[in-house]
Amino acid sequence: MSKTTFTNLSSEKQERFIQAALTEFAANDFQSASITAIVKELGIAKGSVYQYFDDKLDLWLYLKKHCEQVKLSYIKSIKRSEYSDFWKFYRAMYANGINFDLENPLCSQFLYRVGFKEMSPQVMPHLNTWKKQANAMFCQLIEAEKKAGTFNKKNSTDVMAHFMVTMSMSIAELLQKKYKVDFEKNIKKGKPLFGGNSKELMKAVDELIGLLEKALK
Amino acid sequence: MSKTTFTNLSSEKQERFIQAALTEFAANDFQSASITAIVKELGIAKGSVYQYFDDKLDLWLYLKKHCEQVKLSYIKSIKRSEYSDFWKFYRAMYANGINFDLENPLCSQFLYRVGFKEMSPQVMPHLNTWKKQANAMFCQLIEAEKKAGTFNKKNSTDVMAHFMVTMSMSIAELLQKKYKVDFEKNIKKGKPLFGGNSKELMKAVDELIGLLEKALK
Amino acid sequence: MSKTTFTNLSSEKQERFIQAALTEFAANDFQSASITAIVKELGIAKGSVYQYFDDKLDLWLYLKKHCEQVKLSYIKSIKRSEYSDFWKFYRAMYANGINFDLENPLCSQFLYRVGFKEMSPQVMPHLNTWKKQANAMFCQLIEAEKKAGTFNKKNSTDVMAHFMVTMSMSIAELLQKKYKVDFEKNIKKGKPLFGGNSKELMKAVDELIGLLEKALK
Amino acid sequence: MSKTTFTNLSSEKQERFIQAALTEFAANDFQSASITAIVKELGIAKGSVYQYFDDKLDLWLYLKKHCEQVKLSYIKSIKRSEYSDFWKFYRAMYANGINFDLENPLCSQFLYRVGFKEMSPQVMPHLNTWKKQANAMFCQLIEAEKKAGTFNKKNSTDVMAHFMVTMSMSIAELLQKKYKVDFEKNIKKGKPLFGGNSKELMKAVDELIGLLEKALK
DNA sequence: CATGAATGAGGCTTCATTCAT
DNA sequence: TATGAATGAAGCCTCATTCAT
Repeated sequence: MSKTTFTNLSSEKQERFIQAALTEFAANDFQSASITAIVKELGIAKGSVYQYFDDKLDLWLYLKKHCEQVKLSYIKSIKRSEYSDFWKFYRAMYANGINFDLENPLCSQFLYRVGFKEMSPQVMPHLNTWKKQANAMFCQLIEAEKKAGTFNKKNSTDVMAHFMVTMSMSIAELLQKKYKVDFEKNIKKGKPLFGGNSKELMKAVDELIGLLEKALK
Repeated sequence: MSKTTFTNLSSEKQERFIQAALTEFAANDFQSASITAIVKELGIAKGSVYQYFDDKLDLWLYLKKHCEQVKLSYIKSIKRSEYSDFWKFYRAMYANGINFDLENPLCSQFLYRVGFKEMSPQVMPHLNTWKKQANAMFCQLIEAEKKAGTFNKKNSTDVMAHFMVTMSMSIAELLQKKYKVDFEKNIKKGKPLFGGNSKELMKAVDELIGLLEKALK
Repeated sequence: MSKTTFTNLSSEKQERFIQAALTEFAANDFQSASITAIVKELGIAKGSVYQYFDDKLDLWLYLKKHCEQVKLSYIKSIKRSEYSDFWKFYRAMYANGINFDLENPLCSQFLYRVGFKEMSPQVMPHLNTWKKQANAMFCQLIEAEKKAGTFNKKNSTDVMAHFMVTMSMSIAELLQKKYKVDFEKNIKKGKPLFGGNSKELMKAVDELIGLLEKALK
Repeated sequence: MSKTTFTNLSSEKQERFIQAALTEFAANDFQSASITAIVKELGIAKGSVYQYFDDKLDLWLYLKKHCEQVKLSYIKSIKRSEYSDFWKFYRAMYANGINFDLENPLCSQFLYRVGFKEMSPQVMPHLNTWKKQANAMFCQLIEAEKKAGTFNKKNSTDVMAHFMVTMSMSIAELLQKKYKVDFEKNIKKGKPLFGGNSKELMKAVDELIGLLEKALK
């Protein structure tokens, strides 16, 4: 998970490297993403990559952890306890999530791919444990809301969790469809994923969450 | 979309070939799927593949069409007009769909990947038109149900369509999660994807559709 | 040099086959010319080619002999003895040669390639003997004209022979350059190589032969 | 046109590589020349070629430019202004050209093929512009000599240019014929193309130029 | 005489990874 | 710490040729 040689690098170098690597891994499968392309873009030596990371997988794991931390920094401030209504809390989470998307297009697209599209055999084991953890978190949340009466107790927790996870992860797809956003283009240009019309966007998300609410409570 | 040289083959040979190719394309991206692996598995010459198909993409398109036809053969008998209630119709569709999954694990897994996971640039154009068509079909359906009063008229059709498409395609994921089925293993062993406990499975699906129903009507 | 199976074919079939094969061999090197392309164009089975000819080289040799015979049929009527002046005779030869070019574009282009461009190792041995023979013929001719006083006796015969062979074979290139004719296009469309403006064309050839005359006599 | 990775190589390595590549490209068409053969001869990894050059065409273009520069180094010292008579100048050019042939058999043979034999579609665009330039240069030269009274004003410049280009490029063929030199064998043995009897050779060339002179002035 | 599926060697090219400098 | 040349396996695809029907 990255060698000390990478963390010893100046922040600028680290940042430049991460941006280039994310650009490649956001636009391609794990298998298809090319180390060669990254170093060509950066103009550094191929060997350097192997000074910073053990191998391609190690780099991928680092990027994943990095993006998760960035996203977490947007979300951790939202606390359930500060909202009377679960769905207000949920909407607040999403509002911040969309801010994250807008301000970190590459991270966003990378996580979208990792969470939703990636199936390369090399990374599947890591994804499975990751997804299990995410699912467990949602289950915990749902159990709590069931007790609080916010969620319907008749539905099984895991089905509901699946429901929520799937919908939340698919929001990117909805927006892409609804606003005809060309992710690939925006990624290559380094633009925000959703082009910046965040108000209309929040409205669509609101509607989707409204559907979730009706389904689950 | 396959040359006559392939359709002229004996049914057994065709079937054997399709199984091997599906095994590879169900377990890997378009990019990562390997023609070499297929011919090695089959014990035939590499050149033969190119007697049957123009190239890798042509083979992929053939497999896609083939699987769609197989799936269609399970579903086309279910007609909306024969059901008073939309949701009964929808459940019937899913029951048949799950039969398809159980009896054609490779087709099922391949279509799952194609519809939900694939992002390889070579196949994206084909997927985009395909997905647009699918979406249009759902929208038509929803509009009709809105008129019939089955669906809530306040929600926008496209958000609802997105909701339904996403959920329907993700059912495979639910089942995988719920029954801790290891798709990859089952595929390699040629076993049914869901291990065969179709009753429990239908129950989970029922519940999921129940949630959908509550959300949309 | 072709099996009886080919000569037993109906004239139409033979002709069709020859045209298709010439089209391919006129547009490509021996190595690059593709049997596959020929049978695809003709819509016949690949195996048939190997019923008619031993292999690719055998086919090539047949085409070469065929085209030579066609060209010969245009030229053999011109006899030195019927012309008082060698250069009138030479011009008459060329006039007929150009008729051959105009009426048999594929043969013409094929022979041009064979005589002037081809260097594939597989056919070089055959070309070398062929070229030696052609050279010998020219030498004989020149010796005769030297005796008759038409050619300068001070120049060595072989240098003069080389001079004539080279210039005669390069006429196609001159015309191509002068008239900006796109051979490749015309070949693919089956049009005459020089587009049909034979008068202007003869004028350029006249001038070239004029230069030859000044050089050699 | 070659990557820095090639120019960074030690001179010995570069030279060894160029020799091997020229040997292959001098003996074969662009299409038929085999990268595999080159690396097998050199005993290096196939991948190395693609570290040095973008692709086969890039390598070919590099070889072409390289050989042109080598040839130019033999010829650029000969200046028209230093000769009273055009034909003396022309002979001096050829004398140096033949030195180039003798001392750089591979370059010579490669350029001969490139300028006179090559018709592979991949390289034709590059050849066409190249040949147009060469022709333009000759035309310029001829116009100047026409004004100076050295060349016959009655003949059209382009026919004369064609005449000269053809003869100059075909000299290799004359020598091959006259001295029964087996180019292929000499190339493989790394011997000079014309076996070394340069005096006799210059005499033949002199004679050929004599013919040119008579024709054009 | 015709067919066309099967072959397998060979083509070019890409890529992650290593290692000596 | 950085470099980048070297590697070689693997990728897709083409092709002349064979052979059983």
